[in-house]
Formats: sequence, C-alpha cells, structure tokens
Amino acid sequence: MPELPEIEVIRKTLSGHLAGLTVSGVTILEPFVLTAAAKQGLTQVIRERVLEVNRWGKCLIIHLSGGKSVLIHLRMTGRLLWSLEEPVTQPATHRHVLWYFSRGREKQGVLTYQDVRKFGRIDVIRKADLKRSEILRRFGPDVLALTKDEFISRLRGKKARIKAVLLDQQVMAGLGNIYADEILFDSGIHPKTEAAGLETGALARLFDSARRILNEAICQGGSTMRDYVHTDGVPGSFQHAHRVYRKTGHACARCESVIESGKIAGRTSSYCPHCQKELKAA
DNA sequence: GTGGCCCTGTGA
DNA sequence: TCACAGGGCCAC
Repeated sequence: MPELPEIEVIRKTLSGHLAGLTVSGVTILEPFVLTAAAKQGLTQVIRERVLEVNRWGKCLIIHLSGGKSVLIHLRMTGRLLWSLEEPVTQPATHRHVLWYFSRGREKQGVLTYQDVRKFGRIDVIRKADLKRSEILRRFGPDVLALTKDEFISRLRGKKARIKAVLLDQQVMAGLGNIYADEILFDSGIHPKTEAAGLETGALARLFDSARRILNEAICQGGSTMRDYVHTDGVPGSFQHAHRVYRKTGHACARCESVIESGKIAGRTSSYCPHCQKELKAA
C-alpha cells in the first residue's frame, strides 16, 4: 500500500516517538509476517535502545543499540500504529506484532504492526549485514538519494517500458504504482514508452518530476486511498493532488482528454493519451 | 516480459 | 460472484 512518501511520513513520526526509548517487550501474535531470522531474533532485542529510524525505499529500519536492526516492509496493507497504552480497547483485528517501549522503568507506549493481507515482512539483522536482509537484498539505491546523473544512468538503455522500470526496486527503490503514474504524467511521458527510447532531456525531466512530486507528497502526509494512515492514525491528503492514478474515464486536468488505463508489468497504469506521448526510440 | 501466488476485504 | 487493491517473488 504505502510508497516512499507514506513510509517517509511514518519514519519521521516514528523517529519522534521512539528515539532514545528502550524496547521493554515484544509480543508476536502472527509469526507468518516474520522472516526466519526475525522469528529467532525479534525477542532478542529486548532491553536495547532505539538509536535511529531510517528508510530505504519502502522499507523502514529501526537501528538498535545492540548492533541489530529491525526492518519492516508494509507491502500493501501493513500499518504501524503508536499508542500510549496497550491498545486493548480499540478494534484489534489483524494485529500481528506489538513492541513495548520504556524510558528507564517508565512505560512510554506500544507500537503495533497490523496487516490485513499479511503481505508485509519484518526482519531482524545486524546493521553491518543490512544489505543481505531478505527484504533489502534486491533493492537498488533509494530514489531520493540519487543525483540527477545517477538517476539518468540507471534508467538509460533499459529495454523494458518506462513504467515497469520505475516499479523495479532493483533499479531504484521507493516508487510504486501511484507515484510512478503521477510522475510520468507530470513529465509528459507515456508509461508504455521503452526506457531505452528516452533521451537525456526526457530522463532529466523525469528526475525533476520525481523529486518534486515525492517531496510534495511527503509534505502533504502521503496519499490515503483506503488503508494507509500515519503512525498516529491520521490520513494523508496527497490523493487530492493525483492527476491520473485511478482517474480512468475522468477528464485530464491539463487538457480535458479522457484518462485511459491499461496493464503494464501486471499493474493498472493510468495516463493521459494527449499529454503523455509514447516516444519511440530514435 | 507475463501470470500466478502470497492474503483479505470491498465495491460493482 | 468476481475483479481488483499503495508490493514483490518465482516459475514459465
């Protein structure tokens, strides 16, 4: 469900809540969402202190004082919710893991991992081995960490259609279906265009659109379609700024053509047939 | 490359 | 009842 902007918003709020706190307990209700390493290691981080909360693509990484890190990928419907008390009173469906945090002996709150579809994954690994994690091992660099030149060189010459390339986390990590469509619209590139056919100018435009849209979405708290909420339960508002995602049949905000859609790389892609021209290789 | 699969819920 | 959903992996 959540893509880079939503994960970044969660990272920021989580960082504010957890930095400096100590893990005082862990309750595992549904081991299905844990990697083999996490089944062993998740309860071994008790008494460790949170140093930092990072993000790599759509993966959250909580670094702990003992040298281990907890990695959380929410996939489609995962949620991380922070509450001051054990959340027994609220509807408690699909809760899979609970972490209890304290400062000294004083209880500070509970972090709950909730996931309707159970596609999400939680891993525990030594920080030094992070890149070997089941979750991260195939990830390329984070899209917001790339310079324009790096971004261009990673896309240049790829045979696949640009939409598929943007969704490929090995090429760069962080983009998903919503933002890939919005970024392609913003840069006027048709999702079916072969990446190799895009000239440097078009790739540079794509880079600028990506940074602008991702940063704007972060500022607006991300996009809430149905499941996503912040760690504090607040929805995002960037969905109101969507131009093509799930706008099939609507008028394009720029030219009033009818937004079309089709399957690319197994995902529904929406685009404006007039604003987004399919560029052929020269 | 595409399609199926992992899951559950929702809306047409 | 069926298609589809912010993801990603695996086999063909």
